Formats: sequence, structure tokens, C-alpha cells
Amino acid sequence: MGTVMKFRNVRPDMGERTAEATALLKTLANQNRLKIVCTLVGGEHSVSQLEETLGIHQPTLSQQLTVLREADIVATRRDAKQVFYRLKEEKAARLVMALYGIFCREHTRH
Amino acid sequence: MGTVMKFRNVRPDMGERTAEATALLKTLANQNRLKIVCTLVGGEHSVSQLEETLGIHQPTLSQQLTVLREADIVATRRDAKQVFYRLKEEKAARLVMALYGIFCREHTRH
DNA sequence: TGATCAATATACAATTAAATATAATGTATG
DNA sequence: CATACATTATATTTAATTGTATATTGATCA
Repeated sequence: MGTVMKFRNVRPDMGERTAEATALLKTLANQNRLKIVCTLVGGEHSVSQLEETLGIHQPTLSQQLTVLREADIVATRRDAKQVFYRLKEEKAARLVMALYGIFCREHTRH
Repeated sequence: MGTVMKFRNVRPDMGERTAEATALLKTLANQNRLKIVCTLVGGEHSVSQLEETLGIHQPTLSQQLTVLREADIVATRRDAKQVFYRLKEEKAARLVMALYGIFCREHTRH
């Protein structure tokens, strides 16, 4: 109760996995990239769709998509002139869902 | 099925909250800080306990604790010479628990 | 075929921020 | 006031972000 929190029997030592976890956190710790990934949770989008939906200008968008691609978080499919992006990494999708629960619903404490 | 994922009916637009969310992600997107927060999920620790447990040398530890303090993620309590840190921000605790679920259990796709 | 347009990607440069080691300083206790 | 512990300052290195310019790729049509 109060503000202190304890989860004594869960012990998330996270140990060896902090490297992997922080890598994912870093990749998503950018407003543009987080918006992109959130959008892709709803299904694949082309670059121009993302550009219009998010209002991120094209080279910036492409650069951040490259970051996500190199982090293996997204995959692409080409259809004629357009390139469609989709989520590939389940961990990223799960993290976004968790963020959604934390930030976009008010404190559903159980 | 496959690698493509869709959550059509969940729509985490995240909208206005990306700023808040990325701020938290950024704060945790550092191995030292993530280890500290993971440790604190198990209850409060003094700086020297953290130093010993995590093997982070003392000024670095103190600097990262300052970052966490300024982000309002931890709070402190002084007992004689020692300062004890504890988690204060529930969102951070919830995010760490989510990370634990994602990285420290193998794919509990239920 | 080659000129052209539209969609996407890359290169580069400039700015700004992050990380961490070393050193110096603060502060409570005994 | 000496000690143990904790914090802050400084300096250096390294990385992230984003704008502008340019390049690539695929489609279209004269």
C-alpha cells in the first residue's frame, strides 16, 4: 500500500537478459519508432500510409524503419512501387501491448 | 501463424501518450538502470547493497540512481549513514514485470 | 528504349544527448 | 574531527536525431 511496491515471490532477476531487453527498450524508446510500431500492431502499412497517418516526413520515416528493420522488429513486402511493413518480432508486439495496458488504460489494478 | 501478427481489435493508438511512454522506455533502456529497477522490484536496497549485488561501481551507480530519482521512478529513505532506494512509480514496476514475462519465460503463448 | 514520375532509401552534416571514469565535495555518525 | 558512505562535477568519448540533398527502384508512356 502507499507508493512502495513489492513482488517478493516473483524475483525478476532478469540476469543475463538485460542486454537483450535493453536493446529492445532502446529501439522503442523513440517517439517516431514507437508510433510506427503501434501502428503496425494494427496490421501492415506502406511507407506512404505511415507517412500520412503519422505525419513523419519521409526520410526520417525511412531512417527509423531502417532501424526497426535492422533490429529485426519489422519485415517488408514489396508490391510494385510500394513497400509494406509489418511486425515480425513477437517480443516487440508484446511489449507494445504491455505499454498499451500501462499507459492507455487507467490503472486496472488486477 | 507464421511471423505476421495482427491485433485488429485492440488498436493501441497510444496517441498522446507516446511522449510519456518513450520517456519511461528511455529511462529503463540502460543496462545499469534496468538492473537497478529489477532489483528494487524485490524490495528496497541501500546503495551499498546495490553496489555489491550488481557490481556497479559506486559513482556510476549514484549517477544512475539520480536519473531514476529525477524520473520519479524511485524514492529514498535515509537510515543513519545509509540511503535506501525503493520503487515509487507503479508504471515502471508494471513495465518491468511485463519485460520479465517477455524475456524471462519462454513464450507462454498460453 | 529512354525519358520521366512516384515511392522509398541512403548519405552526409550538424546538433544534441548519453555514458562513464576520475576526482572532488558533501553529510551524518560516532 | 575522522570515518564511511553518498553525491556531484568535470571531461571525454561515443551515439542518436533529424534536415537537406541525392540516389535507387519500379512503372508508365511517348
